[in-house]
Amino acid sequence: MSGIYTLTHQDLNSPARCGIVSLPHGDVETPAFMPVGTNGTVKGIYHDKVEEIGYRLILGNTYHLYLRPGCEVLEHFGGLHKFSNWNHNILTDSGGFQVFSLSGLRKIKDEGVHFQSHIDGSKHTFSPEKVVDIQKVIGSDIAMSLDVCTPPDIEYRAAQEAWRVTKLWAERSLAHRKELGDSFRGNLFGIVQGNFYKDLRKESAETLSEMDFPGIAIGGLSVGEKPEVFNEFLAYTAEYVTKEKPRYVMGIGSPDYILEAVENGIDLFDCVLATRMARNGAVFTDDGVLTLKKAVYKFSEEPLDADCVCTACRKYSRAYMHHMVKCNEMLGGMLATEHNLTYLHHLMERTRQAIRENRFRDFKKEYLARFYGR
RNA sequence: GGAGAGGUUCCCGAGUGGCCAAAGGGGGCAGACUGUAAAUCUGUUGGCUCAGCCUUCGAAGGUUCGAAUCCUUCUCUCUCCA
Repeated sequence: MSGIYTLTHQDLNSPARCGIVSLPHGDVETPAFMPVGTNGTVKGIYHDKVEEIGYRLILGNTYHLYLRPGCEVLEHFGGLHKFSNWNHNILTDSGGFQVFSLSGLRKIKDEGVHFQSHIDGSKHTFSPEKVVDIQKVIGSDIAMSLDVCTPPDIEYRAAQEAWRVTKLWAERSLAHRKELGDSFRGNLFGIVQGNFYKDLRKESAETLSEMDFPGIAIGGLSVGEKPEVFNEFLAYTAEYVTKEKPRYVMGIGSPDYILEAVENGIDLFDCVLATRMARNGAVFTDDGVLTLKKAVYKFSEEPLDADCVCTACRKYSRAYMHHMVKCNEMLGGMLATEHNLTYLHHLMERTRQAIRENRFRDFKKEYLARFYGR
């Protein structure tokens, strides 16, 4: 059985690569950034616009969608694609990260995780099987297996235990996915853990690579560790993840982290950073991040980014964007969101071009030098 | 014309003798944000030669060891009555 990943070009000077991931709702060119739409909507932007920018794969979240609107509603409407009128691919996170970040009241056991809703405090249980079932109801094109995400600076034994449970759950997720057969078209990805311990990372990456997942995610990074640690563990882990399948680093979205991942042969990444920063009035440009609240933009007639084709850059000045952000006008956040998503999509296009021309490392170096004003 | 209420730091507003350079909002300035409990959160916001000093609570005077807080006069604003 052939996989869902097709390599189209391998950079001659680095592990960076271009490819195509074939999914139920169409092909996705990689390396690709995926916008996050936790509740079935990318915050602050129309689906039409996300599509128009060029995105063909966005995220949703099992935890959030399970709590609201709930499986009954999703089932009634025939899944999230139809419910939200998004006709391209959807990847859903398993809820493992929410269990980690909303850790208030939760208990992890081998059979699953018991947790309380952050909305109404109601008690729920996620088992690896149940999470796959929910993602089937959602209609995910890529479903993630339930995992145990851990923060930096935990002790070895705790990291080892988290990986043990993650592995157990990965096996059970996969077994359950097989039981569902063709009744579910989604591709189930496994998630590498192992915290910041190299032997655990290596074991986790190798173990998952050997399993029958169509794609592998690297989880547990960008959880508060220093950038040097991120870089080190990303490179180390990536080395042991199979190159036959799409490789996905979860939760990264700043240009430097994205390019670092690409350099290590990563194909997919998602992040809330671009959309959240936009709502908080900050935008990406090749010259670094612009914090639009700053008084220096009060009279600026320039667009956010002269080379950008987004609505804000075509039609408005930095001063007008500054004004809207200062007044907390919704349109400011929406336009900034469109800009940041346009910017990252374009960055990925440039990245793929550089790879095809075997000059990714030079591209990365020049890009970062300008971005950080060095 | 009569009666009453009130004027506080950029704004609103708390504060009725020392713990007050003065709560809390807002606004301003700055920072953070990385598998979204986020259109959120944090810091800062009189001046200086900065563990101290100076100026500030409508104005001027007074009481007191000490006043945004008490007294007197003035001034301005608002409400009600005629």
